[in-house]
Amino acid sequence: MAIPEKPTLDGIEERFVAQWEADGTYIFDRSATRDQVYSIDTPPPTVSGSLHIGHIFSYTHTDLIARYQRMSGKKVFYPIGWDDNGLATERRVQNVTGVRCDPSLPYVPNFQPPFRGDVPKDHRAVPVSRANFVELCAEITHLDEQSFEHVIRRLGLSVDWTLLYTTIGERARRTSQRAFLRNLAGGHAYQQDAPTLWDIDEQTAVAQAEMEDREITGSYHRIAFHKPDGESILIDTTRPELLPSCVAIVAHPSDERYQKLFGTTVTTPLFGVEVPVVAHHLAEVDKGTGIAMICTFGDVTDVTWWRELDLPSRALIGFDGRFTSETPEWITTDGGRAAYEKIAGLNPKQAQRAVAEMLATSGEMIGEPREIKHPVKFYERGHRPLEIVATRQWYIRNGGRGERLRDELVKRGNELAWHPAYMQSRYSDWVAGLKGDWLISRQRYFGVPLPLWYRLDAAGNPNFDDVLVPSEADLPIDPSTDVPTGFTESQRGEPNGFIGEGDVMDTWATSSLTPQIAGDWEGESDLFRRVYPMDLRPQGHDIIRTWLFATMVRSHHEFEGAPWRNASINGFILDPDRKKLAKSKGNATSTPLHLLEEHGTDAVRYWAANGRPGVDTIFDEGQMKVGRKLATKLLNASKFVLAFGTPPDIATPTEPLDRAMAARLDRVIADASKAFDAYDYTGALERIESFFWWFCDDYVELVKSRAYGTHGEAGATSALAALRFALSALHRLFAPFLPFVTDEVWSWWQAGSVHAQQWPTVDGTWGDDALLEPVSEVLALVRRAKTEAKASQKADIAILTVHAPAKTNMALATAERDLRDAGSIASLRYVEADELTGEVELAQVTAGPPTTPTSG
RNA sequence: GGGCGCAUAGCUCAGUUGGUAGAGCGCAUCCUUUACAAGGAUGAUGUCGGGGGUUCGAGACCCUCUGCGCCCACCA
Repeated sequence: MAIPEKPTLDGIEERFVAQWEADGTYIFDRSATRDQVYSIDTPPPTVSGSLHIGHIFSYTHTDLIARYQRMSGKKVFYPIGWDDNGLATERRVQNVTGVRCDPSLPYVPNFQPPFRGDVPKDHRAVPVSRANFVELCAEITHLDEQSFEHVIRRLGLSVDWTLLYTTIGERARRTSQRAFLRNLAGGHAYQQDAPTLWDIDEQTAVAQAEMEDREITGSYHRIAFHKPDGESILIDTTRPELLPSCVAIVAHPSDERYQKLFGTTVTTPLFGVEVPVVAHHLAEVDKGTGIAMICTFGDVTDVTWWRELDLPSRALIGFDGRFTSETPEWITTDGGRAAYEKIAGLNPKQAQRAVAEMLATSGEMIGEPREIKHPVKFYERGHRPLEIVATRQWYIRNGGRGERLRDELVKRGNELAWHPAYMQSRYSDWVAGLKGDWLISRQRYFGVPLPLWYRLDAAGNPNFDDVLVPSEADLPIDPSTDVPTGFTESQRGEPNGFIGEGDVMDTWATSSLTPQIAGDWEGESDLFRRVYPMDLRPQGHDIIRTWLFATMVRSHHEFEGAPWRNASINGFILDPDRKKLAKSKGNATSTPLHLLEEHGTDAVRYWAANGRPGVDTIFDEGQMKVGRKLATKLLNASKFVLAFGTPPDIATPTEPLDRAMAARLDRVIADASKAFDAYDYTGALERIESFFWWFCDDYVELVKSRAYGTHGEAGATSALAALRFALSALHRLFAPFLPFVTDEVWSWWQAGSVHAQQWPTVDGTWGDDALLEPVSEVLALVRRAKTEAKASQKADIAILTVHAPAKTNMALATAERDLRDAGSIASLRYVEADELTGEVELAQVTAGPPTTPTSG
């Protein structure tokens, strides 16, 4: 292809995206063996959200590494997936279609939702069957995925689109269920009926990793419990509504104030229930009055007390977050039963108000409630505090309840290189601080079903200990429609028959298997052994405790090894006020597509490449403008260099200046490669970029005249060979960063895509580049003189006198002709001196007429 | 309360094993017309957060204080 008259960046994204797709430039070579492969466990973006600048940032980082590895000779396995299963998708579907799932309803064929887009605020969600709901989820996610694909392609990621997977897709479901069944068989998965943190709005159990503390306002209510002798014991509580669930009151064993009470009983205010006074070391002497009430269950400490002190269970809050309507049998006094009737059916907030009023009336509340700020556990996507409800749930062992496994998992962290290294402590700290096993069952709909059925006894009640499992060959299955071996559909729900497990798995229980899903573990192909364990897991530091850790757990159980060799942890994007960019805060205004269109993809990638692994980076359109400038410069410089014409095939740089340039380039290649190998793409870019600007500003200016042939063929041939040699290397060095403009300039003079070329290698035969520094210095001092004289850079210099050490002068002399050409220097003299300085005598310029303001 | 990280020019950041402080942006001055004015050349700008210590020598190493960010933590 010829060099265009006027090179431009316009439209190169569309052109090369189409060309790469047509040529299959990034298709994985499935014949490659593991040692030839560089495999990447790409994060599947959550399609229910929107792609934002943070994705552009972190996905570019991964692509830089992928492109470097590919050019370095590796067969790069670089898949992409969409995370479309789970609660986030359900929420989005509810919000855009105006429906909600009611599993008790029958399937309606050809169901059309009331909306596809914006649902009016006052719309009441239409209940639909589970099957209809799942259908809608699939439809909406498919649309979301198309728009995601458009942006990712436009970003120029060198992913292999033939490897596309989704986390709700058939292969993901099969993989997820298979892994679960293996965990079950290996004793790593189990079910348990126990108090569980529960989101009352979503009505599902929540795992430790999905919880967060939020500081909210509560009120200390000082309430009076009654001793048999009529005296009061005062207790501060923020949750007076849990009084009917009170099972004991507790103080620290060493607390002198309460020594005599341990072993006695008191009665609760309002409800008149007799409860023991117990001692436990977790009770804090200086918190409130030093004595607390234990309720089933107000918080996780209550669970600990309940378990360790062997207390009865008096739970009253149901799955819907409301107090049960039946008055419990442990409340026996007339007053107590009357009080309970006033809170039956209320939610915790309403009940608190009611109880506080009753306590005030009865005189059992001392003073007014005192407002405090305190941390309360929330589901990270939730709106109301979590409650604790006793339910049967499935767990996978993750070391939270066993020291040995915990230690093993912490040690697994040593099997991979962390970039940056200090991120490993996030992992170790999290594993060491686990409070329990990983709760994987969710009472939701759009997820991978737990592949289980339970046998029913003669009375038709499920025996949860009698678990029926499918054979791996039948996966994936849906226990709500598929039937266990040896049964027929007619036995579903019948005595001595079976029922299907209704729960789905947590979305992390599937996304923790991305290496297995993308690599087709246990599938038809032999892909897996060629790509696993993977070379790289790139991800954000916010999901080390979830995605990274969960993937480690699954890999540990199944393969007894870490799933990757490297983990590269990217930082966040901050706005100019150093706030984390987030849509909810209203500071993530520009859509990524808009940025890619305005600045050009290469320019945006340039900005992203300046964010080192792990470092939070300021969103800076100024940097994108710099990137744009760099891409434009690459166009112009390439055009100029190539316009000198083609040297003979065997031509090689022979002039000292040309060889010195090649030597400097050699060092740049070595440094950039070393930086890339250490996942420091930013360092590599800095090195390449600064060489490139020196190449344009100094080297090209120096050899320009010689390249035109001013001083004969030998000098011109050396210059042309050197210019082209450097240009080829520069195109390839910039290729990972600026994939579009580099492929454009490459196409002007070379066959094939630059992205299929070999990364430049160190030659080592050029000698040293010591010559370049003094040459650049002399050039700078000549330019300075002209600038200070307010003359054009093209102005002639009569005499330049260089003062420098003899050695420097001799070196300068080898490049004298180029220096004189570049500076328009008529005469160049050398004087020996300790340091390099110079005197410049500008040629007499014929003084023109005095400058006068002119019109027109 | 515990852990991790950060603090260098007006702004965003580099500063590899200690050896005279760097880049880009911005700013100032100047230069257009045979690569590039959406350009080029040149220049100014720092008590390296404070205080101690080690050393011939500290932006780098040690201690300490301050400020900021993130993660974690039993909600009475």
